[in-house]
Amino acid sequence: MEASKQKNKGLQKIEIKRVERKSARQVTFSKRKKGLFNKASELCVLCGAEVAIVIMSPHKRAFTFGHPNPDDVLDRFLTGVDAKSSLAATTVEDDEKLERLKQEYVELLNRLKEEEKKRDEIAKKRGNDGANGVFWWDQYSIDDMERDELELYLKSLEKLKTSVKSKVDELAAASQASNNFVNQFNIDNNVPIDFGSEFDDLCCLLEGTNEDGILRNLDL
Amino acid sequence: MEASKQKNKGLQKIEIKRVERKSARQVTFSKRKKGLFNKASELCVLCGAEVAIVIMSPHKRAFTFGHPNPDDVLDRFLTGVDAKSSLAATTVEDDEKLERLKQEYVELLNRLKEEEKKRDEIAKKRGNDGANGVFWWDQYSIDDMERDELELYLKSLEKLKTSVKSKVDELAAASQASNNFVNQFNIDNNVPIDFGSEFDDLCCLLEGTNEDGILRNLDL
DNA sequence: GACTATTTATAAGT
DNA sequence: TACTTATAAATAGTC
Repeated sequence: MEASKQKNKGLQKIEIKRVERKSARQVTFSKRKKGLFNKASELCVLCGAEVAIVIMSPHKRAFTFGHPNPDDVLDRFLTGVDAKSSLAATTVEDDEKLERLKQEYVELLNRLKEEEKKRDEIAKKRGNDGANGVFWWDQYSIDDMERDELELYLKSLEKLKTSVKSKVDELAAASQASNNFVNQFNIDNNVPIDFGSEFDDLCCLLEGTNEDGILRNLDL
Repeated sequence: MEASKQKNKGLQKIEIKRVERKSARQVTFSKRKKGLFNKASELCVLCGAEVAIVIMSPHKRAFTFGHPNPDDVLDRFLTGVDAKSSLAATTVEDDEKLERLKQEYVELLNRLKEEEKKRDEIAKKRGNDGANGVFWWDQYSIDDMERDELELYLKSLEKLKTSVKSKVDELAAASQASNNFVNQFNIDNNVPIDFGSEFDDLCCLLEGTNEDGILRNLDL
């Protein structure tokens, strides 16, 4: 109980030179490899970057990390298929338009939010989660906690889809009214996105969905 | 000269999600790229490993690190090991990746719960509106406080979107390389829901909606 | 680019 | 190999 509470020495400063003890070197390798991959992962998420890492261990074992995956990033790097083309800068008018759109978007999102809530309440009143009663999580042995988590997760996906759909609708309407609208959303975008077909894809994807079941099989 | 020497807030804890402010994102990218390369360098020296890193910035600018140099390591990896065997090489990493994923998933769920709670609180504050299809934003202009709330909500939604997108990306990558992510949560493979295509849908849906796409005007 | 207050990563020990 | 602990190192927010 005395002052000798300290159980170990804690992190010691080390020189950055080869670790001589083989076992210690192996441990260091594992720990730092993990740390490196983790940092790379964070970089990807935080900044929207793509990263590929190849590590050859001292014993010539290969370890790779890649986001979205190692091969794509490396391929693209090696073949140099990525030329950057910058588009024209936004005008002040564009900014104002964007501002308005943002405002509208906020309102739209909230409306959707409320509608979802209302729907949830109705669903809850039904005492069951679907008109036909049984959904996949009822048919299989998933314990309650996992089920809760999944349900929440799926709800979030559904919500996301709803939001995006409304946004797409909004954009479609807006682009109809103004031809150069699309450019506002392609700033810094090197990918030659065909926004029109993007809409088509989305429409197709969202086909047959409505406020009663954005995703039929996700109906909650 | 007194105790109020503190000049700033110091390091703040951040969530690992896309940094929304462009300038901040650029700064983070630079700092963390430097940090990553430094860590890689240390790993090489400490353990006698060889490392190659390719980073594609969000604007498709390529940065590389390599010890002894990028090309040698990559060549050796791509030729000596055969590009296709990268899958075999990533076995261990897939596990770690899944581990990280699982962790992120838990965090995501927590955020979702918070977000829902926040939503409920806001709704409660607003009273019972929506019951008749008339919502407060239909009746009133948005005052500052409401705007704050909306912004908060918007932010959380954006956060959610980013989380889900990265989640989906990683799920796709992970499930491609190794076993089904769903198994990590003890869910039967035979569920009558096409979970995979659901993810595909989301990927498609989210394509171009992140840094440069549809929801760009959400940038707060 | 520099500065700090903190968070994160991790060297040793177990 | 995994966990613990104390501490070195990285870095978010600011200027």
